[in-house]
Amino acid sequence: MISRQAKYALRALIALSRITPGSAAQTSDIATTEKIPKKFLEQILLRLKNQGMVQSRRGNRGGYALLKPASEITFAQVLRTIDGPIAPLPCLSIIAYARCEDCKDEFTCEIRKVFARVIEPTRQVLERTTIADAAAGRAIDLESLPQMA
Amino acid sequence: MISRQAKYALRALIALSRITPGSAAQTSDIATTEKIPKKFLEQILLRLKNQGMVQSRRGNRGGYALLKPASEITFAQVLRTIDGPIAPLPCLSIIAYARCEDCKDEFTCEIRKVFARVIEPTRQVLERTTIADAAAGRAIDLESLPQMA
DNA sequence: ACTAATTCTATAAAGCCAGTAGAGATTATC
DNA sequence: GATAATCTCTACTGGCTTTATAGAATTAGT
Repeated sequence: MISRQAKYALRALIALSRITPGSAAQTSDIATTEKIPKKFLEQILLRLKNQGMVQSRRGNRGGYALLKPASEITFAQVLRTIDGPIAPLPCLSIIAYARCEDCKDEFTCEIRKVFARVIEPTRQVLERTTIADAAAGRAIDLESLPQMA
Repeated sequence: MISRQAKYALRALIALSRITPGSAAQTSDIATTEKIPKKFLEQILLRLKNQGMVQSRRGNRGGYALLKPASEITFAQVLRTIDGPIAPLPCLSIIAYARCEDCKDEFTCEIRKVFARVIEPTRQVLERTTIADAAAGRAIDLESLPQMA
């Protein structure tokens, strides 16, 4: 399960990608239209700002706007910023690799092998899907449907 | 990230799958060989017992044994028992479906679409891989390697 | 019946997550 | 400059999860 914060962050970024370039959206507007608790959303946007994904203008008529094109913000980036590693095991993480202290040999660990297979397609989707894709409704890739049968 | 409990549960089940049929393994033995805190392992085995995956014999010379063949215990079953839903969003869960209260329309939700694509291959691996596969080192399926390139 | 071994039950400590509260800083507008 | 709107920052709370511990209940063997 991804955290609620991560889901809110994705929704907020999609909302920001839809405002006219040059303008800014305010926390309270996003909170209302996306049904996100306002004070909670403030914290989330702040984290996104500190990560360099969005920029802000303070004061009256301030607000938030994307700092990068929506097509360059991937789901993986957002999830890693908010929830931390995407990998199911520390020994499979890219951004926070850690050896399992209780594991005899990482390269023969059968549990690791199984989850290595699990995480690989997940990463492919999350690294390739951007906020722009989601905003445009391009989330489903028809080429991938056949394997679902 | 899966919980430590889930990883320990998988390792314990693999260990149990390796003892001679009819006999039982004791918590302390598994704890030692698998480097799992003993008292913590007791709770995990108890949960697996209440789920009907293993059976126990109490008292002196007691212990645990698998209740079902290792080839019929999937990774997905274990993860659901210990960690709960595998799905990244409540609205994509099989065992604990819940509508997102803050979601306008589930079937057009772009975030849901992306994660639907993410969870599908994950489920395929976890539902098809069994404790017996892991114990035998059959965790990697060679047919799946080409798509990793 | 006693003892040692073992599972089982209940509870505790620490940390994480979701959400709330409020004071302070910055800006546009009048 | 005063005011109102907005972002920024810190702290806090309640509930849940994770990890772990202490002790009660049960059993085999003598």
